[in-house]
Amino acid sequence: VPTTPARETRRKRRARGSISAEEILVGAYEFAMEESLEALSMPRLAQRLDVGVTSIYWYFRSKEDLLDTMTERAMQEFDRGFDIPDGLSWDEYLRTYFRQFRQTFRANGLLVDLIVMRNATLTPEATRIAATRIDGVLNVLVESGFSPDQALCAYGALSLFARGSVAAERTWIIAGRPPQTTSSAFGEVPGVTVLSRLQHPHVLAMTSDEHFEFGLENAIRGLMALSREAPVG
Amino acid sequence: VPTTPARETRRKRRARGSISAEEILVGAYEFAMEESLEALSMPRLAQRLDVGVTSIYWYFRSKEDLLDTMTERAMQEFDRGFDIPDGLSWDEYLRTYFRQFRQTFRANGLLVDLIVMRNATLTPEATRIAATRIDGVLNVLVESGFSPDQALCAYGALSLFARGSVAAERTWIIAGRPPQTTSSAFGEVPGVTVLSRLQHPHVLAMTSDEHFEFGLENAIRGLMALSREAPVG
DNA sequence: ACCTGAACACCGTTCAAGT
DNA sequence: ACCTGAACACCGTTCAAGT
Repeated sequence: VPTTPARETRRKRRARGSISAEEILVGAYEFAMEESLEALSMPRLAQRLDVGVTSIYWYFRSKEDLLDTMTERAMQEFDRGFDIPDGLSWDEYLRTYFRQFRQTFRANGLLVDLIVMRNATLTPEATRIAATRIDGVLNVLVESGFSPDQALCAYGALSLFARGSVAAERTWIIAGRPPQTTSSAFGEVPGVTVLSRLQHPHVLAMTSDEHFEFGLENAIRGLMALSREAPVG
Repeated sequence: VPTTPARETRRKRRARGSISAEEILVGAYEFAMEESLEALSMPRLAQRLDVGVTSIYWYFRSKEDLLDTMTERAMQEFDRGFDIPDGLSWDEYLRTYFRQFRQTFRANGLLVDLIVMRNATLTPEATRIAATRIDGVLNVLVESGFSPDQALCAYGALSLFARGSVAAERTWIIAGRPPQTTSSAFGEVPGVTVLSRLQHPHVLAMTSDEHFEFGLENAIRGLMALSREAPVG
């Protein structure tokens, strides 16, 4: 039996209580921020934390469980991305809210990966945070004369649009390819009549500021027309 | 050396030319249709095709390459989901188009997985199909007086909304959990004022027919108002 | 030219210990 | 009660053959 360590020195066994769920969670979150969510694996996380791989399973039943908890943290961070002044009209409120919605996601891809792209089970706490935030938006709309059901439908339409925009953009970023434009992609397609007559090239994913602002403004214009049809209290 | 096969009989070696890229592609597509895209792995596919795993790599450089080709096939199938009558006004055209857009995806989850959810590199052929279809929609809008750039922005807004709706719904289906409603999820959240006053429970993901129709109709209403602002040629 | 198994470097997770 | 390595059943992919 050789006394000299044959390979690299083995990590010392850690003391009881020297790891915590919080420490693992923070480590996982930081890892995903620095590298990517895709790169996050249980062995790599254990290595970073200087812990045996299996120790993580004492605190989290599965990787999915860990990701769900990370999503809760992401939801808290996302929520902090909003700062909306008082006294805005409902349409200005919606503009501000959904611009911040998009900007917060764009500034932190991990939030998109966890909140938008993943099949997440929201924890009760994550649900509470989202519900409270959404309810705030609905309140503004209801005070302006929309019914609660109309307000939720309006929120849903804008939210799905904004999430779709953010997810599509993220998809291109993850793929790591240069963003294709209408001119580069459609320039060669025969039979195309309109796509070749654009004033300027458009990002193919239709996730540019111009496209986002158009979709946002258009939805708000639709809501204005709706509130005129069924006049406000 | 034992002559009796120790374990199960080994598959006979296949003849040269007895596999083709097309056969692999069809096998992979059928596998994903029957099981799921998630369940599709190279070993499982090889087993189904009765081929050595590595043989697949003669025809496809990587799994990603195979998936890209599957996406092209999915795009063809998606394209066949459209059947739009002549002579519709632009707003009726958009309603019909995006309802069929959503319905085709809803009827075949694999199309969502490949076209919407995946970070796909569209093959030139897939790009051609999509460009031709989109150009058809843009033509209708341009003939009704929208500028090419407006038309593309309008298409983008509706497309991102519809894709967002379809993706969100798919997420719940894949997760295999019962669709949560506003009443089940938000009933217990303190401080919520509007969400508790809805006329009826809403699907939490906001992907119901009611929500989709609201978003679609609202966007079209917005476009109508826009065409009134900058009057049609 | 085409098909193949063995092998490699990874996963997530379980289990039977160690302390 | 908490931490651990060995082991298992999977991946996608490469390589050096076979025919």
